[in-house]
Amino acid sequence: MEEVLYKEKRLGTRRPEILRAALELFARKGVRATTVKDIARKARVAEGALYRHWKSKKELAEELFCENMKHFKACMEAEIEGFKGTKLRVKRVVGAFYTFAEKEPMVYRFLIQASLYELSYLLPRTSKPLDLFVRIIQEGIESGELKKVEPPLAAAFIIGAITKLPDFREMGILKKELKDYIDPLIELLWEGLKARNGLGKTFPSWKG
Amino acid sequence: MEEVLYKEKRLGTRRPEILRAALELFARKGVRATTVKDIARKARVAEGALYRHWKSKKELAEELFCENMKHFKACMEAEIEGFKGTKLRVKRVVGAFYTFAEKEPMVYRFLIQASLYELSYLLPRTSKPLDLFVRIIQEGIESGELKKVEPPLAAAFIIGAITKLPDFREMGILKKELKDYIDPLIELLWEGLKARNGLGKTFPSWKG
Amino acid sequence: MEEVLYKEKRLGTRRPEILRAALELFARKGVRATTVKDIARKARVAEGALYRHWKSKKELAEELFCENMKHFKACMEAEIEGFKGTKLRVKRVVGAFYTFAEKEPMVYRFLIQASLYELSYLLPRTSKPLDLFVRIIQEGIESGELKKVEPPLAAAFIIGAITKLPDFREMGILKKELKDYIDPLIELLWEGLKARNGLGKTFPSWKG
Amino acid sequence: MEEVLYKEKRLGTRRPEILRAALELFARKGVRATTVKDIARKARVAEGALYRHWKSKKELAEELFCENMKHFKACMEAEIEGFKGTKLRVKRVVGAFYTFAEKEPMVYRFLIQASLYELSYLLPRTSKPLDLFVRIIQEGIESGELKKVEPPLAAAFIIGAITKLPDFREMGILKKELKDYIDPLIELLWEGLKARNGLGKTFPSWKG
DNA sequence: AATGAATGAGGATTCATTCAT
DNA sequence: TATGAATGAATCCTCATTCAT
Repeated sequence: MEEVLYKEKRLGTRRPEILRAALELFARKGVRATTVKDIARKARVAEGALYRHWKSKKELAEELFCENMKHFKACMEAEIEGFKGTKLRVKRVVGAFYTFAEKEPMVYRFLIQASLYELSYLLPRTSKPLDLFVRIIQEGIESGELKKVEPPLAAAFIIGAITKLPDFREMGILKKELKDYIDPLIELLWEGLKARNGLGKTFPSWKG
Repeated sequence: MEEVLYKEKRLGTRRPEILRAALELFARKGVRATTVKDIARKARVAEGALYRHWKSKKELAEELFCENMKHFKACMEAEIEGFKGTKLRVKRVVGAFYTFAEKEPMVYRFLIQASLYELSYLLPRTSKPLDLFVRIIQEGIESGELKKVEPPLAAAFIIGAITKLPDFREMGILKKELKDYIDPLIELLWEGLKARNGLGKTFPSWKG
Repeated sequence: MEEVLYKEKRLGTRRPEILRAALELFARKGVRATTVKDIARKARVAEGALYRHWKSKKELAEELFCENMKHFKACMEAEIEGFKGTKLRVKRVVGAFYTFAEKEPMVYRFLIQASLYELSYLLPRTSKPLDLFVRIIQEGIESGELKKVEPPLAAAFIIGAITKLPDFREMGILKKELKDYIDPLIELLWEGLKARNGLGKTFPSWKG
Repeated sequence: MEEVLYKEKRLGTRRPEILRAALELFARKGVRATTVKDIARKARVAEGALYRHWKSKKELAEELFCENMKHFKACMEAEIEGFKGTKLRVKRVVGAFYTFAEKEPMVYRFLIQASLYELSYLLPRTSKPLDLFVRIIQEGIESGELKKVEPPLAAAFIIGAITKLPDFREMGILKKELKDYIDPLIELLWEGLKARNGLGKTFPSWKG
């Protein structure tokens, strides 16, 4: 008895189970369509348990969103840490993006879906992959490796294309693994974005 | 116009008001988050009126989706009717796409959002703009105007970029009107997609 | 046009169709479970039509109940008109009862069901077969043909047995036609009820 | 008793209150005519409480029906346990039947009414008094104590008569307590059913 | 912390009845 | 009379949240 209490104290709580369960359900059905009962059942916990850790279902969703988004961005940041050259960096972020999407499909689904709809109001104050893309693009334009376009337009161009692939895979329009589309996709993007004027563009790797 | 109103009155139906109200609410909040009471209030109708015309809120949403998607595609199809040359055709569909998005922002929002989430299960059996894009791309590849990529990948590339723009505008990342981004965007897309090998690409307009 | 109006005037109304449709639905599902829309659909009439002829669904049901009950009783009365001898009379009423139940199964069902539940409050002021049974029994006791039991008890005994048969047929417990059970049933009833004391019973027909 | 209450409190359940309230309302007005709000009000519980214990009002009604029917049959079975002789057994079951009807008038009403209408679809798969009657009759016929009639016909005869009494009492046609009618009713039934040929029938009590 | 019964506001849907045509 | 769209109260059911244990 003592031991059990001690163990519970040590191992702490059902927080992780609840987080995991909620994430998956939110990813599959959306926050609104997921009931607290659903979460509790999946986490093998009583309904009330959720309220020990979060004030409401909404807060749980918001925590999941912000933390996972931060983590997603961090994964991508880690991949370009120390790498120079815009093309290479784009390649690496995109690779990291799809690695994440494939390793954590539920997290990925949840983040994308929630960004667009149910939790979109959180985006402005959330650290997110988009910020990273915009930075890389801006630096690429400044360095002359990229064509002179409005950075947000270029970001929309890149991110739109990148995020559409998993959608099409889920719809069954694309059959192969996401990884297999990276190279051709990068080519499409790069041909669109690369600078074509005189010098700057010729040796991008010198710059970085 | 007069006549239409008259007819509607004569046929004695609040159907159009309900459709209009529901569409706007669905676009703003999603189907699930919109209550029948919301719709009734906005349409200035009793709640029960909805059930004379549709069996449920869901059926109303489904009709709105399918009919508007059909209309959306038709608008785009009309714009390329008789036009040859892949670049021109892409330009015109994209133009039609944004014209639609700007003239019917509620319809556009609803279609995009519902496609991705609440009504995505309808997509396979729905006639949609995506079908048109895939066709144009396929023909462009066959005619040698476009690089040899998997058509669905190219479609994801184009559609991803195109649909991201309105998202970014809504987020406030892009400030100008959608129209103003068409030309630079087309350039990005075209540079990515155009064929670069010997001849075929040089005179694409000859082909069409 | 003139003719149509004239015809409608002449043929009058949709009253009979509505009555027929309502009766069948009430018999099958009960009054409460039958909607005005159900009735209108079955009668091939608009919902509002019902309110031309009755103030409410309830009034329609009440009219159906009282009129049919009266008719039911009249059918049975006609069968014993002029016949003497309690046993014979019982035989004939029971025969008439089952003839009615088989020729007008919907009317029968409706009357039985409504008597017991939804319209039971009408029974006291309604002319009904029960009244007839009680009369026959009373006369049979007075004439000495029947055992001296409380007439209502004897009536419950007879009516209970009689009405149970169609129930059991519907449940599939009894397989043959109702008609085929009349004679054995009458024997059971008669053996139970007939007077056993010396004289009275011997010449019942003298009395009547 | 104390313990039971304690347990109920501890297990923290309003299940019994809801069952009790629902039963009474169903008995009085029928399942359909009883609203969930009615039940909740009578049970002094919020409407939602019902749904913790049953999936729907229908399921609650079905449980009440099956459980009470089982109990009803068990009460009657207990009364003939170990008793021999068909007449005695019939007497005892009928006695038990009316004892039940008088001690648990609500349960009785509900069972009869629901059997005939709203829940009649459950009867085939429900253990019910009818099964017991059929068994006793069959054994009575086999032993030669009863006339050779189709057992279901005899069952209809007995059950019809028995169940009609409470109806007539409620209608005010019979004034005394049900108990007081048992003996005369048994006589009516027995005279109808008893074997009249040769020996076997003469001393039924020798058999048991 | 955990449990799970209870709460009750709110949501979707039904349906008798009304009423303009 | 007939029509059928509209009404809106009433109904069943859901679900986030609370709370006694």
